[in-house]
This record gives sequence, structure tokens and C-alpha cells, in this order.
Amino acid sequence: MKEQGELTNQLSVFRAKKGYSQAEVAKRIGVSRQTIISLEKNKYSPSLKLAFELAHLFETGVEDIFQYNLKGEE
Amino acid sequence: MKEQGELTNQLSVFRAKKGYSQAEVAKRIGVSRQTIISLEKNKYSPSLKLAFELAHLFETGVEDIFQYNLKGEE
DNA sequence: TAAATATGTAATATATTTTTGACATTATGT
DNA sequence: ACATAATGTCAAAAATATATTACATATTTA
Repeated sequence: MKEQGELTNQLSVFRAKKGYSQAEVAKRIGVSRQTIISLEKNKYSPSLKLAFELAHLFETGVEDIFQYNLKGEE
Repeated sequence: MKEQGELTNQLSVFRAKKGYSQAEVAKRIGVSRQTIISLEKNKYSPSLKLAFELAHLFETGVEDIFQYNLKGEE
């Protein structure tokens, strides 16, 4: 899709709060450790399902973990 | 990832509210019309970016358009 | 300081999303 | 009745997300 905004996330912050390792998060959610690493380093935009799973694990909302900053808006 | 929940959405409702056609939504967001059709028919879980774009277009939150129902939770 | 655990990188393979294009059907307007 | 717009289906290709494996480097802890 058209590149319209930038996705950032607070994954490592929420992970630290819970004291989980990346491997532990991966296992709990059922994805690979690489997926968690890549997400924390902002390598790509996850599926909405994965975003919901992470939000659920960290007992918060999708938009608390992930932020979307539209370009060219003020 | 592990199949843990079911994703549903209210896309057609929000689209109707704005009076947009599927093609118009597709064009505004910069994706193909097929993508919108498939999403409305719940064919797959969109990228988080696309979810944010739709939320922005409909001036609402991601979780107002998309719902994630965990299985085996009450 | 040695062992164990956590984080990171890279390459390749597989799965899923998204695009493209062609065509069918239904609804709307003239 | 005809034209046009909206919705839908299908299949194949392209793009992107995720898995897998193997190895490297930090960091923690016994």
C-alpha cells in the first residue's frame, strides 16, 4: 500500500514491565523469536492479529503499543 | 502464528456511514479494490498499517473497526 | 572465569497479504 | 431498455510477513 505513515511501537517497554524475554513473548504468543526481534527493531508492520495478541498479552490496547504517525499532517 | 482468536470488522458499516464505495475507499487509502472487498468478507487479517489507515479514514480507532475475539476465554 | 541466558544477524524457505486483470451480477439512473 | 456504477468471483503473480537454522556477541549469574 501507499506509504503514508510511520509505525512505531513500545514493545520493549511493555516487555520489560512484565519481565519477559523475547523468547518468552514469542512462545506465549506462538510466533518465532525472530518475529519479536524484528518487530522491536521496527523491521515491518505486523498483521493485525499479531498486534491484538501482543496487546492481549500485555493487557493493554493495540494503540498503546503501536503508534501510527501520519506524514504531512499537523 | 498460532490461531488464537477470530478477527471481525465493521468496515462496511463505517463505509456506509461515509457513503463511500469500495473503490473510493481503496483509492483514498492507496490499496486495490480487491483488498477492500476481501477485508469486508473477512478473508484475512490485514497489516496493522492498513488497519491504521482505515481507522484514520473513518476518523475512529482501530479497535472500533476491528474486533478480536479470543477463543477459550470468558 | 566459566556456564547459561538473552539479544542480535543473516540467509533461505514458507505462508500470507495484496495486486492485477478479466469477467459476471446486481443496482441505479436516464 | 440502455448505460453506468457498485459489488462480486476467480486465478495468478508480486510483495511482504513469518519461520527456521545456524552462528555471534552481550549480559547475567554461579
